[in-house]
Amino acid sequence: MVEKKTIKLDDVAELAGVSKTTVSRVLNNRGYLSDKTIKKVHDAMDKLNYRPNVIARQLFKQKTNLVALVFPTVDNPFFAELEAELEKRFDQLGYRVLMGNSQNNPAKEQDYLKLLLNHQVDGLIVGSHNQGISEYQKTTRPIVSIERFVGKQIPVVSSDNYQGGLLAVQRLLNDGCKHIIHTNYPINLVSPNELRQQAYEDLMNKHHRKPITYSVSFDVSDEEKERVFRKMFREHPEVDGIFADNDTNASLIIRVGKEFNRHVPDDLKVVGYDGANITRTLSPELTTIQQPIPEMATKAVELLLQLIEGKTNVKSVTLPVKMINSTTA
Amino acid sequence: MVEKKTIKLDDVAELAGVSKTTVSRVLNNRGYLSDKTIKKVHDAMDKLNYRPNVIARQLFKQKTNLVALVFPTVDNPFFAELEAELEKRFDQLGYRVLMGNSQNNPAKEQDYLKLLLNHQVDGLIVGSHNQGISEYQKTTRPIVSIERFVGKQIPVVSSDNYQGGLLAVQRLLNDGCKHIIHTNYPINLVSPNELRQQAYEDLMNKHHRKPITYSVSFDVSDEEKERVFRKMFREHPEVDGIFADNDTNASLIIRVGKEFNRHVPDDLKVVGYDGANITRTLSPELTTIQQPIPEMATKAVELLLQLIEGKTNVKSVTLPVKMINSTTA
DNA sequence: TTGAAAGCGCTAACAT
DNA sequence: ATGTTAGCGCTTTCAA
Repeated sequence: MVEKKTIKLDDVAELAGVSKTTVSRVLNNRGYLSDKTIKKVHDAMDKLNYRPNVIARQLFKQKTNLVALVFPTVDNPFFAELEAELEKRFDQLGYRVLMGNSQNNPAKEQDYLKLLLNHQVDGLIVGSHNQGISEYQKTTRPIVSIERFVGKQIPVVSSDNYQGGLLAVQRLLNDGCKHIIHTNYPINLVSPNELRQQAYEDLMNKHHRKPITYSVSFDVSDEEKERVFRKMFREHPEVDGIFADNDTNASLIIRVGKEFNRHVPDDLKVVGYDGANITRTLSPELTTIQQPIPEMATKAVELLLQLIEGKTNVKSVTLPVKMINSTTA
Repeated sequence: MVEKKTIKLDDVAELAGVSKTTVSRVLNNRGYLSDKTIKKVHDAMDKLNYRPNVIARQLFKQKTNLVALVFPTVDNPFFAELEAELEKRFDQLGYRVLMGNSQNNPAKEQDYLKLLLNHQVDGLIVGSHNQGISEYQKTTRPIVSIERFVGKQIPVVSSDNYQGGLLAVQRLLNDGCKHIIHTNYPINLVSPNELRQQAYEDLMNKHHRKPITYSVSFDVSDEEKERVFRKMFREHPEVDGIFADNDTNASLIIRVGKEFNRHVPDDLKVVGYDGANITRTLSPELTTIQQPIPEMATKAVELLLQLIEGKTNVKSVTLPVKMINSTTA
């Protein structure tokens, strides 16, 4: 194979008989250029099959037009849709997107934070479930978080979790459920998602019922989760309504319920949470609270861009949720 | 707020009372250094909170340690799992991963190819469904494709589609199905996936049955797809077995079947394809052919790294599939 | 064991 | 309308 030397501005300049600067100007459409020069330069570029070295440009500009998405894993309906929506919007704005699956591993999350601090990326969207990463508190670089409290100065985009909780529980109450159980992840995760539980408890208390919540970690296997749900059915055979904190769990609960001869919705009603694309395609029967994923993506991108552009005083936002009526409740 | 000047090698060198070279050596653990010097330099780095500029290093090395994943969308169980597995492996090897959702848009795919040619990424994993992008034929830069023929010199990692097709159809035949229909996407997509259809046709012909295939584009809405399936049930009310080309379609077919009062598996059997994580969690009842997604990821990463390291003669591989027995067939 | 100097490929003052 | 030059921050020969 022929050893190919990389073609640079200089080579184009030489062939076109102009200076590097002129070539750079043609490349960036900047400054005054005569048509003749422009043509000469373009011809030379074509002839040499010139390709600008973006890294060099990045070094000069101190900007990479790269952002990283730090979520537990993209292999989950909610995050998959969210990341796809984020990528779509960033792409339109000329940003490339790094996939940062943190696996809920603080070390990996810190790696991505380092990328930001090292100026390898211009910004970060984080939605991981780790906590206590102190660097978040210190940095003033652009970070937007989704459904998670990260640090005082970091804006959060979330959906209206309290309202979502109310909608879900009210639906079960309206369905006539007497014994409603909630599943959530361990509450120490410092997420606005706790508000769902708050709403559940408030509404239960208001109706003089005892709130019962089962904790299920996000990052364990389906089998592990099913084990918790079996325990739940054994400990509370009277349960007739479940408000699950996400659709995957709702789906697992329905399956485990079958083992206990519970038929949904006749003798068990289930309301899920998230309402992502994939879930609705694969489990259309699920009644659920839908988070406005596309709008959340739009907002997060908007806020991050403001931060990247140096704007201060960027505020958190909360977006409304929607009830999706189907047949499990 | 205080205007912070970025700390560079020079600053560290000055504070430590050594040269840039020495600091660089400490940073990279290269060459002979006295312990005293090393300590001095580290102290200075700590004091200044020095962070190396990776872009500058990339410019020098002409290597970004970045790869891009070009697939139609990550918002799909198969691609989500595949991309997550790829990211996990690349991360362990020190590569970062760009998410390239091509939306089956050739222009977007070309953009990512450009990233590669511009040396902004070191390699590409492609699994999009576009075709006729001539640049693929010309480049000698590192590209590995998954389940898709891209160009003569580009290695393909695929699962054994022919075997998968045989397994699926044989299962339906064993179940006693007399009128089996196959769904696939338009055949011009130059994918090894055509082999599934080939297997279907071969087996049908062998059993003296007429093969019937319905084409469903990958990148249309669920509603659009359901429309095709309704047409299928109307045109072929005798159908009693379906070999769907992916699990999402299988799921949609089962739903549409209900509209036609078809009860699965009693009077309609369905075998899907892919067997991704999410699908199995959300639609565990689906009998399907499972692609070895983690192994495909492992192999693709391995091949791409060989290419990045300059190895030639990197060969395509085919990996075995597996039948997942459940209740829809 | 350490340093000086050149250069990775590009951009932007500043000059003409 | 175009060119000269300095420099973005780092690594690496080469020399000492």
